[in-house]
Amino acid sequence: MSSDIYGIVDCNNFYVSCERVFDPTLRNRPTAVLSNNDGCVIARSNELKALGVPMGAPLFEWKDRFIENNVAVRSANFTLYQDMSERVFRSLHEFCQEIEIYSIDEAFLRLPTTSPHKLLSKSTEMKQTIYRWTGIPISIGLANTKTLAKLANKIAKKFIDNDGVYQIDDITDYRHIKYLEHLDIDDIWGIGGRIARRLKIFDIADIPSLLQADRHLLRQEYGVMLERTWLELHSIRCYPINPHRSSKKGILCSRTFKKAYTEYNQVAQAVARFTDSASRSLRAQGSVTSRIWVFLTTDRFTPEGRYSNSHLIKLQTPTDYTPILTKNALEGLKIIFRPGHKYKRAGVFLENFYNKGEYQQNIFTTSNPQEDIKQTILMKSFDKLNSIWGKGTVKFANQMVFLNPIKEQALRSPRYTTRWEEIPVIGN
DNA sequence: TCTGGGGTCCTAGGACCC
DNA sequence: TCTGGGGTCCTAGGACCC
Repeated sequence: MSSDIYGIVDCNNFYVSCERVFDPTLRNRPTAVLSNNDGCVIARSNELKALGVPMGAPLFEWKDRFIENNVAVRSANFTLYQDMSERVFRSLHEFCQEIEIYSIDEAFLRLPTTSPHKLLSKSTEMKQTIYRWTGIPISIGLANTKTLAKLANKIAKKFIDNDGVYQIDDITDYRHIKYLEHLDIDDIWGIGGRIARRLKIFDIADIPSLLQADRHLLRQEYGVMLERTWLELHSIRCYPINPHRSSKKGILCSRTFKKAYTEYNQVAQAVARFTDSASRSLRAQGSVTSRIWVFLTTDRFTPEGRYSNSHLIKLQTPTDYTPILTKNALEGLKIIFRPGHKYKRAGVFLENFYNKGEYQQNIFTTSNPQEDIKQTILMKSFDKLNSIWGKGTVKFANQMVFLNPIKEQALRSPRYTTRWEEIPVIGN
């Protein structure tokens, strides 16, 4: 028996909950948060889920039902969500030092083992405090492994009699059965639709039969990942908690365009903007990159005239300098851009990172240290101005004239917490 | 008319080396 | 009919996650 226990904290319907903090009229009302261009639903309140609206539902297909049911609709406001996320995690640190941030709305915790009763009351206290401090409701799952904790969290969220906190000590314990019966095999973390379908071939169609399945068969037929899932379900740890958030290994920036672009210049401006945004994230984590992918594609829902392509540019000397990255990205775009197509989406993906200043100098390139320093200083001031005065205060010329805005966000809520001019006003 | 945007890890196969 | 064998690195693609 180990001397610690794993927990996962999951913010309930996170984006919707963020909207509700600043707009109480949304409470108890079915609410949807939309993707870029207000295209489809990316977050749903419980009331909206009860109406049968699936994740990713296109708005145009559901418009009538939304009106019938008085559904509130908001454009995504990622600046607000990111800030709220940081508030939740900062608050969690008051309870637990070892936190692994897993996504914008989830974190794993390592907690000392105490009596089961104490652990549950402590967790309930944590849940209530987070709500009081941030306005965000959370659910907590507790277990010996990450996979079991995720499953416990699902039970905490789905079955209200648990009040948002649930612990699985031993999954074969009879007390859990009434919940496991109502969960599907792909409710397990690590098992998606494809594996779930393939498992049925072996008559493994529910969680109890997966638990009884032969571990070696799973390994042989489905690979090491499913074997690990099986082990984790049997309380054997395969995935430790890692509080030191490692930096990203790849950075992607891409958008679907509201209207299709046909001209090279239109797509080029978008690609320049994506490169700018991706290189900003790159600098924020202190990395330089040596591989730039550019890709573009026509409408994936239109069968005729379909075209998509990508191109990889390898840099001899890794860099985080936006002008160099942009220049290369645009050269790549030139190679794959074909006139006569209607482009609906493009993007830039950076990978193969090194820590800035640590990468091996390529002996064949004539690197100029003074030039490097100049570029670094320029990028620093550039990032600083944009973070103080708002994104887009300083731009590069190639993304200056933007004919059609990439984003259409008619229904975005104010950035209450990060922009002074959008702070909420109470009374007068 | 209208359909998201990010990430992770594993594996199989090819190129290349000795 | 026969066509070494083992190792490493790289890449593309698949599966999963939120």
